[in-house]
Parts: sequence; structure tokens; C-alpha cells
Amino acid sequence: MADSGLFKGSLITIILKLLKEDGRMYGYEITQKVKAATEGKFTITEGALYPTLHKLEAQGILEVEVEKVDNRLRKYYKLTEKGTTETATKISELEEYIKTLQEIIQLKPNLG
Amino acid sequence: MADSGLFKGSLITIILKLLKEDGRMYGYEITQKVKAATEGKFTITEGALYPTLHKLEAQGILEVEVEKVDNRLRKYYKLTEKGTTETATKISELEEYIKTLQEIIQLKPNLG
DNA sequence: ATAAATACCTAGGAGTCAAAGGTATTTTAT
DNA sequence: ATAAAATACCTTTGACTCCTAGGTATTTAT
Repeated sequence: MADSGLFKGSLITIILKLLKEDGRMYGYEITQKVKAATEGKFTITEGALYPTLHKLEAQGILEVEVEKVDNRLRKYYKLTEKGTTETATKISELEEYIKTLQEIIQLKPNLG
Repeated sequence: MADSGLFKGSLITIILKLLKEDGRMYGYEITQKVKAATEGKFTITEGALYPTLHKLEAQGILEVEVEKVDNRLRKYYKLTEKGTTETATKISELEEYIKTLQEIIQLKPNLG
């Protein structure tokens, strides 16, 4: 997709997945991790990320621990119990969606 | 994704892919084909489809042939030459996107 | 006779993400 | 020493995509 942006719904699932694997992360760390893990193919912008983190926190999916490192603020996010369940759901929905999408994209011409 | 709608960008690619395989199709036919091919998992709504067809036509990606069948109007769409190129691009972009998405979703925990 | 299916359409709204701006500190390069 | 880049947070506004909900008209099934 070059730089035509993230797919609808994928942002939240990506965040949850990273938190599932890493235990806890702070916002800036998430942006860097995604960039590194995808070799720059995906970029999570801060304008999308921070509001989403706040929303997930308000929904009880994430919880926050604030820490001061080198006089700079860091807000570490991690999954709540509800968030862990939600993550599993989101990931399998995404996998299911991708599977269906691939089936369509790989449709062969009607022979005959 | 249950019925939480199509991913951003996938609608156009799906339309183009179907037209690539079928040669020409009319709007209503596209909605039925997608429903059938995905066993109801994807539904292309008419409110999304028709404006998109018009847009693609305006962009010179599709062209139209109007026919009257049983006194009912049908607008058959097919790819222009430009549309054929565009289709190839969109499909490989989508495949690339899916690949990256899967890499993220299948990330394993950092051992150690 | 009525409902469902076929076939087209649009206006308005909801939701997701990005662009572009802001603050403040620390590190690196000059 | 100074300037720039990186780290780390944030919000407002807007673009874009798709859906909801309505509409018209004909044909087929009940």
C-alpha cells in the first residue's frame, strides 16, 4: 500500500498484539517497534496512536503506569484481563478477515 | 470481522479483481457474487458500491455499457486499459500489505 | 394481491486514521 | 557552546472510506 495508510481496524489489533508479546510498552516505543518490525512499511503516526491508547484505556482494555526516566515522562501500557480476552478476539477476527480477503484476491477465472 | 465492515481500501481492489476475472459485471451482480464467493462473510453494500463504481468510471479505470434486460436496466462495467494496469497494482499492493500485516500478527515473543 | 428479488440511485453520517501543529527534555553533531 | 535531532507526550482538524437509510421501478414468486 506504499504510504496509503493502515487498514481500517488494523491499528488497534497491532497495538494489542505488541502489548501481548512485550508485556508493557510506552507510546513512542510502539511507533518505533512497528517501524522496525515492518522495515518501514507500516508507520503508526502519533496522531493516530495516542488517541487510540486513551480510548483503549477508557474502555478498560489497557491500564497505565507512569514512570519518569531521565526526567522524561513515560506512560507504560499493558493489557488488563479484559484486554487479554479482547486481544485474542481481535487477532482471530483479523486472521479470519485476511483469509477471506485472500480467497477473493486469489479467485481464478471461471474456466469454461 | 463479523459484520464490522470492509477494511479500508479493500472494496476497490475486490471490485477490480472481480472485473478482471469476469470480464464484465453489473453492480447488483457484484454484490451477489461477493456474498456467494465468501459465504456471506463479506457484504458489499449498494451504498458503498455504486458511488465507487461511478468514481472509478470518472477516473477512467472502468467503462460502462448500458443494456436493457427484461425491461430492467443493467450497467455493465469493465476494465479499461488503464484499469487493467491499476488492477495489477492494487492487487500486489494488497498482497504486500497482507503479508506485512501477517508478519506483525505472527510476531513471536522475544525469547530471553 | 403482496412480498421478495432484481436493478439502479443519493444524502447524510459514523468511524478510522493522518496531517499538522504544540510542549519539553536529552542527546548528538557541529 | 550551539543547533539539530531524537525522545516523549499531546490535541485539533480534516480527509477518506464505507454504511445506513432512504428512494424509484420492474419482474417473479407466493
